[in-house]
Amino acid sequence: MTSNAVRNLMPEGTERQGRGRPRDREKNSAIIETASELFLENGFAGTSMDAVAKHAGVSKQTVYSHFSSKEQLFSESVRRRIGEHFPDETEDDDADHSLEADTVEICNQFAQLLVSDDAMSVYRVLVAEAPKGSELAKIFWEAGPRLMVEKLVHFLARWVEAGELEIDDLEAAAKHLLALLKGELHFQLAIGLVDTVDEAAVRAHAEECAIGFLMVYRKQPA
Amino acid sequence: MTSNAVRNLMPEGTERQGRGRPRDREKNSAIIETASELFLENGFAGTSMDAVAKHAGVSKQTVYSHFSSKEQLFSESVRRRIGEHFPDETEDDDADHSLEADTVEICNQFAQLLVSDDAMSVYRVLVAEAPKGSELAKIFWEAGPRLMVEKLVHFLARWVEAGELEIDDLEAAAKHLLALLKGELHFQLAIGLVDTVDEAAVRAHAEECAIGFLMVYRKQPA
DNA sequence: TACAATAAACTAGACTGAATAGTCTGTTAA
DNA sequence: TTAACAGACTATTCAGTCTAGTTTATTGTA
Repeated sequence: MTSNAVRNLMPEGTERQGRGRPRDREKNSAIIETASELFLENGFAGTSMDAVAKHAGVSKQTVYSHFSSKEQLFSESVRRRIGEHFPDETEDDDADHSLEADTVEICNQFAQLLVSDDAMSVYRVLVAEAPKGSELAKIFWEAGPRLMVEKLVHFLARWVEAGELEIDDLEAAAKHLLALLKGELHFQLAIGLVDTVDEAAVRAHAEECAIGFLMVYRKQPA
Repeated sequence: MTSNAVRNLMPEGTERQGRGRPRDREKNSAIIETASELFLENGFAGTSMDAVAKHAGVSKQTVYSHFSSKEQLFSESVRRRIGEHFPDETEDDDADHSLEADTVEICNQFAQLLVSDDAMSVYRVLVAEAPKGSELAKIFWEAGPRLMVEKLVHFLARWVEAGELEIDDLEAAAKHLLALLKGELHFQLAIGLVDTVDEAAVRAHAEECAIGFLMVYRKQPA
């Protein structure tokens, strides 16, 4: 928290080239990338600034010249990880086959994402840091669960319009489906009761959820 | 990890009274109780042995004479908390009214338990310590979720026998219901996005889940 | 029953050693 | 000539140990 607190954060394009030697972008990347790996693997307390510097192949002072504190580095790192990894894993949903096939497909995509190593790592770190009440929780929520709900709502709306589904509260239905998809596996992974995800098993679970979901919301032919 | 590692753990009845002054049971309780509070509030890393000793009104050496290491104290503390708090919050389920009323009731009880301060604290601590891979995760699982599933299965089985529900896989149904009950609130609490639970809101959510569940599994009069 | 002798738990606090967040000092690149 | 850089340095926190003196029990003996 010294005088250099002001000029941190390297926000991509907005680089006002000052007088002296410019900051090394590659080192900045190396630091933030290393940091995010270490933070997600070992948590905030379990990651030392020395370790970050060492693994990034950079001196500690350099780390502090790019990021004013451990907190800030943590925040930036996790924020970037969140932004990078969640956005559009589900791009290929333009080819619509049948309601069933599509539902199973989107369920599987979401289920795999929910229990992916990255998502679980971020989740674990955020849970551990929850007492601190950082703003990361909100960022994660918006970029993760919130976004998934929206996509799901969008998906469901299409089939409602097509007259194949009958749903009055789209958002509630989407949230229920997501809750089902998490199932017990997410919980078990979170507390470390299991640490491997069997992709096929997740797929099977997703299918089960999809079928169940459709049984409830599929429009009955009168 | 010195010579005193052998004779730790005060396992209730099995107290072989040695020669000298016996360990003070009250101090043992004070330590473990204080420790569990601090650990659940501030996490493992956030709790120092000095703090435990101070808050328990006991010298540090005494702490180490009762528990050989911080890890052991942590383990014992959380283990006790788990054992104390989950067992039979749901005792009054002998008065059976109607399927609907009973289902709503048990859903509400479980939903309130799932998001209770205690359950969330234990969950958060376990998630934070998940990388260490302690055996606590298993204990928690058995005493918490596992037990809830069993109780729910038992509950459902009664109504299946009574011919009011139609379920082929009781356990799967129970797990689905639990997943629904957690909903998004559990997640939000875990990452600290929200920190207060509105009991009435939880109840409303539980009712919604119960109704939805019954819509799926209630036996249709042919 | 009374009374040492003894052994171990207790207190208070100093201490060790390790880890670690953050800073200072001088050097070098742009 | 400015600011990034490397690495030594500082200060703090903390798990666990040690010491020295005190208290409370058991046990052997009178």
